Order: sequence, then structure tokens, then C-alpha cells
Amino acid sequence: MRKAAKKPSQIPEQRNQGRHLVFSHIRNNLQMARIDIANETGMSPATVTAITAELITAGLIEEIQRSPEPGQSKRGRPRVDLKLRGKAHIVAGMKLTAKLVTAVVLDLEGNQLGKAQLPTPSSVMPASQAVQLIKDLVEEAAQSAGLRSEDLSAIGVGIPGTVKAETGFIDWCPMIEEQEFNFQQMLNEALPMPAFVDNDANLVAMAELWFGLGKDVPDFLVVTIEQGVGLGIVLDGKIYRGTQGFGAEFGHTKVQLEGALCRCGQRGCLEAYVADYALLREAELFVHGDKDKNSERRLVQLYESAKQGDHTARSIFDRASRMFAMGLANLVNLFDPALVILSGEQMQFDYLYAQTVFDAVKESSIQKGHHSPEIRIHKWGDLMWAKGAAAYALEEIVRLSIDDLTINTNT
Amino acid sequence: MRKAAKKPSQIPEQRNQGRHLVFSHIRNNLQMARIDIANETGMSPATVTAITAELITAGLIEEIQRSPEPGQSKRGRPRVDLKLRGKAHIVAGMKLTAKLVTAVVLDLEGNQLGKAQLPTPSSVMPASQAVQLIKDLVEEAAQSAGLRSEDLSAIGVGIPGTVKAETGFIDWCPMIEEQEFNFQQMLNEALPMPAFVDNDANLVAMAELWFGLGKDVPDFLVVTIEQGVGLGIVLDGKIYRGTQGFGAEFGHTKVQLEGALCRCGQRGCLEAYVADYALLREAELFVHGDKDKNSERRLVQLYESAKQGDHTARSIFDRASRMFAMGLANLVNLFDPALVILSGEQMQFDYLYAQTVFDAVKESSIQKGHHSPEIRIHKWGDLMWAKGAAAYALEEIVRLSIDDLTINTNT
DNA sequence: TTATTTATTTTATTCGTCGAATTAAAAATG
DNA sequence: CATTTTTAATTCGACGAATAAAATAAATAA
Repeated sequence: MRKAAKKPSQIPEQRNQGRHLVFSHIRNNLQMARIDIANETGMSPATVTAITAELITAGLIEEIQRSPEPGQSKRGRPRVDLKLRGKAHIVAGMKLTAKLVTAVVLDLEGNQLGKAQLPTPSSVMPASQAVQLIKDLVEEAAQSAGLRSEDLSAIGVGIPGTVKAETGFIDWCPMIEEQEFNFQQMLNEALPMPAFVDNDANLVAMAELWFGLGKDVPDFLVVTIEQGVGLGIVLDGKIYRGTQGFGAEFGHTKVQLEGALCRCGQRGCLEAYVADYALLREAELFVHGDKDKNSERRLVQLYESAKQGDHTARSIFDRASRMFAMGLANLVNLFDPALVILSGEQMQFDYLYAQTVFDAVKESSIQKGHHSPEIRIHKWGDLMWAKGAAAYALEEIVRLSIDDLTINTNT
Repeated sequence: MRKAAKKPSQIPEQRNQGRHLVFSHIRNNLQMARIDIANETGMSPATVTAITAELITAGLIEEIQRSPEPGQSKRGRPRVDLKLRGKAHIVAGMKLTAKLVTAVVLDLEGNQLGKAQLPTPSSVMPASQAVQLIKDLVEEAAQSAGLRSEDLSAIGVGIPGTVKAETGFIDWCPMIEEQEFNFQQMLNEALPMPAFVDNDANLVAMAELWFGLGKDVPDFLVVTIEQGVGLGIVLDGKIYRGTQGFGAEFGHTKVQLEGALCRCGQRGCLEAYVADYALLREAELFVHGDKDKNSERRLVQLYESAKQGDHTARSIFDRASRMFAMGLANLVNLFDPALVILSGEQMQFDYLYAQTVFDAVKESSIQKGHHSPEIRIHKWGDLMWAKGAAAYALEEIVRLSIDDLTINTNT
């Protein structure tokens, strides 16, 4: 018994697949003509006409006049491009961290219509307070876009911890007091629009998939370095979440037996070597004189020292980058991805994104008859995570819209 | 452009999917009635009748009388079970190693009809010689089953190295002199039946998927310890091969920065701590007196010493098992699988399969709100790898048979 | 023997895709 | 400027596949 039995019959399912296929092709290419959709998907032009007509009626896509080709002018009936209709859905995406909650408002085309930020009242809070916080933030974000929160079709929420994305059930979240509860359900009850909750590590992958470097690549990995080390896995165009919605704990893969203590309580985690707190912990032992109270500034100072050739500071970053390279190499050896994206906001600590790291990764991968995957660095604005959450909301709400289409057409 | 355009139209494709679905359900359950297939797949009974009729006509499945239920006798028309028809396809599977080539003959039901073994003439040989070797072995295996090689529908071949399974193209193989050539094509030209070539690490996973513990689990990992350390990844019921057909190099993930030298030339590979040669290498430094020429016996001696409490011998195995646990924990953290199967033939060195290892894995995985995956040990006979190769051949030949059905029905 | 129950098959209908023919909208031609 | 050519998009009829509903089959219970 490979999969649970499906209730709905198979016939409308076929059409539904077609609709999703057409939609995702238009989304990925930003705009394209029906004939190109037919060619790329292998469907007949007749079918494409039928499906696009449905999607236009539903308001999900619209026609635009193709800007005249700069190249040779061609004869024949000009192709009419289709593109997503931004106004079809406007969503908010937000990311919760211990210090700050950030939200962004996007339309279906990916245009940023507004944003908002609030300080997190306390590093741990009851779920009800988190719901209220999100509610306030949605309101503020909507206002910044000149909208009311009722105008939003959905919201996406990214949190640290263990989340079963299909249901929005939280097993455990460092920011919330409760454990094992359905956060998504709570949000749905408190908010006027549907909410979708996912682990924040997956959000950057989602952002890359919708708006970034992963648009044309079906299999890639996204590694982020923030406070911790995150990993998003995209296989066959979909986020891989593991069987418990808990895969991709890259930051806690072990790179050293009985190694440095990690904040998760274990030893030898990659994070315990490359995360901010790991670097500062080492620096404490050597830095004398006045210490800046602000940990972020202390880190910048450490980095400056290293760049100016301070031996101790240098060795701290050296070890971190070697460990990071080792972890990356392990990923490459296990997944054999087409592309690895190093994605982050604060790319100031570029020692982790240096050529020496890439070289080390390449050397640590099996080489015989094998090309190293492309490793690309992608600097994002500070709203990246929130955008990923918004992308997740868009994906889900579009899925619902298209599925609804099936039901309504059949009545 | 997510996927290359497909030429064949979509209509027969739908039916083909249905056929594969029905077939795999029967295969997984060994035998089941039409009504159960309908319930589990969500298809209507009418469709199941149509598809099973096709498959019966094609000779791939057959009806059997259901053995009367031991429980309460039920009223109504009795269900008629369907099962695979063993005689539909008989295949050989074989595994090539530096010392021995092993073959097994299976029918579609998984019955073992024969087997054969030959010593490998030399540890490295030209491809043409490998082809001849396989040809001889197929002949011998067929004879042992009372068949001629012409009676075989296909053969599956597992080799170490880098193989692109879709085409059977070998990038590099430690046993063969040539590099970057299409081995499958060579075999097809030399043999009367189609051949399918894959990396041997995937074969055990295939064996588990068809005949073993993975039958009911769509996502699992298979770890093998032989000379090296192998990993097969099964996601969504399919072998995951990475973008270059080169994923799952678990043995060469790094567990120690600048660590022990591996035979691959790199340092710190897991294999360099747990493989046979790694253990012997350490033992050399301490064992005095007469050395047994046979490395396998030396290893057994070392193991005996450890069991009898020899401190040095013990520490060698200790470190190996700790490293192994670390590598396993990394897998669990990255993939979050439902099941990890430790599968092997020679399970004599059970220090790697000990409870302490499992405990260490559990402790090295993030635990909050999260269950450790089941870790199961599966001892197979010595033909396991060859059976996996046969399973691969069966899978491919069945796929061809079913796809042919589409074409022939439409004429 | 008849009624009941359950599995399977048959039949009529519906849905979806496709090929072919048609229409649409442009440039090239004369 | 009308006509031809070219390419895109749409329409239409046919066909394949899945389904619901009805019919049939094969057993047990009464």
C-alpha cells in the first residue's frame, strides 16, 4: 500500500494537472505565448487554449501585448503572451525570529507592495501571543501597502523549529511555550485569511524557487547562514521535507567527533563552528580590554582584526571556513545536486563564501568522471525570508484556486 | 522550462500510469483481489477490471484461487486474487567485484531459479573482457536454472563506480580500464537479451524495495558495509540518483577534518575509519609475530582479540563504530527518513550494528518533538547484491512490457 | 429453493485530449 | 490596395479512458 486511497475521481485530476503545468510554465517564464506553452509542455495547442481560457476566466492569468521583438520582424499572426495576474492574489509573508518579526506583502507576480517590522516582545511566548503578534503585523503590513488585511488572500508564516508543513502542526518551536499543537489552525481561527506555516529553513528555498536562482533548476540545495546554518532541499521542483517534516538539519550534522558544544546540547555540530555565537565564544578567550556589549559589533571587530592579519582572529575564521567547506562537501557527496545556492542577507562575513571554501568543497568531492556542482552566491535583501514565506502562501493559495476551479467547473 | 517536451500524446499515458499503479500494487501485496486494488488505488472497479484484463492478456499477471480465509466464512461472491506471473519474465542479476562475480536467476515473482559464481580474472580489465565475463556468467547461471541464456528476458549488472543508470553509461569504474563509455550498449550488442547497468550501491536498495523491508515504505535509506560503505536512497518509492547519477557517496562523506587517508586519496572519509582496510591498517601497527597472509582472516583475528578484551583491538573497533554512528546521524539529520536499513551479508562485525551505535545515532539527532527513525538490521544471503541487480532488471523489463502494451493496443 | 451478500463485468455516459479544419492577424507581394 | 503567405489561436468532431449504475456471477444464509 504505497499511498493512501484518494477519494476524488481521476478524470478531473488529469485536467487539474494540466492546469498546474500550464500555470507553472507561465510563472517560470514570466510571460509566454500559448504556442510556446504547447511546445514546452507537449500538450496540444487545443488543450492549451482550453486551459488558458479557464485560467483567464478565473482571473489567475491575463493576456499582454508582446513587446515587438527587437530582432527580425516576423510574419504571421503575432503571438499573444500570457502572464500572471498580480491582482489575483495578494499575500503577506512573515518570518518570526527571537528579536524581530518581519513581514512583506507581495502580489501574485512577485511585486513587493509593502512591508512591516515589529520587535519580538519576548524570546519565548505563549502561542496565543504569537498569534496576536502575527495579527498585528499583518495589519501593519497591509496598511503599508495601502490595503486592509481583508484584501489579503493568504499569509505564510515561517518559524524556527519543527513544523509539519502539510497541516501547520508545530512539534516544537524555540519561540513558543507550547509544544505539539496546530499553530496553523489557531491562525486560521484568528485571522480572516488562510494561513500556512512552515519551517523557516524551507522559506529561502521557496524564495529561490519562485523568484531566485532556482527558477530553472529542478534540483538544488540552498544553504543559509544566519544565526544558525540552514538548508533547504529542492528535489524535482518541490521542497523535500523528510518524513516528519524535519529534514535538512544541516546545522546539526556532525563535523567533529566529540567536538565543540552546540547550543542544541550536542557536540561537534557544524553550527558550533560557524555560527555567530561559536566565533564569539572563541574570540572571548583572546580579546582583552574593553568588550563591546553589542555582540554584532564585537563580531565585526573580530572580522576586521582578521582582515588586518591578526593571527588569532584569522585562525578562528579559518577553522570555521574549513568546517563549513567540509559540511558543504558532505552535502554535495550525498545529494549530487545540480546547483548549490549560498543565500543570505548579511554576506559581510565573506570568509564562508570565499573561493578557498569552494575549492575545498571541490577537492572533498569524489572527482572521477564527475563535475563539481555549480556553487552560486546569492545576496538577498533583508526581506528574503519573508518573501519566501509569501512565496509559500502564493503557492498554496494558487493550488487551492486551481483545485477549486475543478470543483466549480463540475457543478 | 522545467522538463523537456514530450513527444507522445497524453492520452495513452494516463492508461499507462494506471497499469503501472495496478501492477505495483499487486507486486507489493504479493496477491490481492480487484476490489482491493480499486479501494487502495482509488480507481473504480470498472477500470481495474479493464486494466487487469490487459495485464492478464499480456501474461504479466494471473488469477489464483484465494485460499479460504481461516477466520469467519463470509458470504457473497468470493474475491479472486491476482498475482504476478513468474514465468512472464526470467532475468539474471549479477554483481561484479574485484574478486568475484556473482549471478542469480530470478523469475518475476522473485523465485530464485539458479545462481553462479566465477572468480574475477584480474582486478582491472578492459571492458571487452568484462563483457565476456558477464556473458560466460549469464550462460552458467542460466544452465544452473535448467535454462538457456536465450530464455532470459533481461539482465541487470551492478558495478562499483559512477554509472548513469538511465543509459548505462560508465564514467568511471575501478574494475575497468576504460573510462567514459557506454557499457550497457556494449552488453546489448554482445548479449541476446537487454542489459541494464547500475551502480552497485543502488542495488541493495532495489532489493529491499522489491523483496525486503522497504516494500511498504516509500522513503528509506539502505546502508551497506562491505569493503566500502554504501548508501542507497529511496525517496517516494524510487531510487534517488542525483543529477549526475552520482549521489549517495556516503562512504566518502567527511567525518574528520584532515583525518585518516582514504583509498580515494582524500582525508577524513567515513570509509577510511570503518572499512576493512582501515581497520587492518591500524592493526598493523600493533600486531606482532606472524601475520596471516589472508587479510580476511587477519580481520577475524582482530575482531576476536577485541571480543576477548584486548585493549588495542577494542579501541580500533570503538573508534570505527563511533565514526559510523556519526555518519549515520548525519544521514538521519539530513534526510529524516522513516526507516534506515543496515543491510549486509557478512554481519560478523556486529560492532557496527550494535545498540551503542543506535543509541549514539539517536543522541546525535535533533530530538525535540521528533522521533528517531526506525533502524533495522537486515541480514541477507550472499546473493543479495545480485538479487538487487535482478530486481533492477525486472523493474526495467516490466516497464518496457507495460509501455509496449500501450503501443500495441493502439495499433 | 429463494433471498442475501459481495465481487466482478458490462453498459451508457462524461470528461479530456488531440488532429484537422477554420479563423485571426500580421507581413510580404504585386 | 487587394491578395497571398505565414504563423497563432480557436473550433469541431472523434476517440480514449474513467466512472456510475446496472447487470451478472458466485458464494452463503434462510
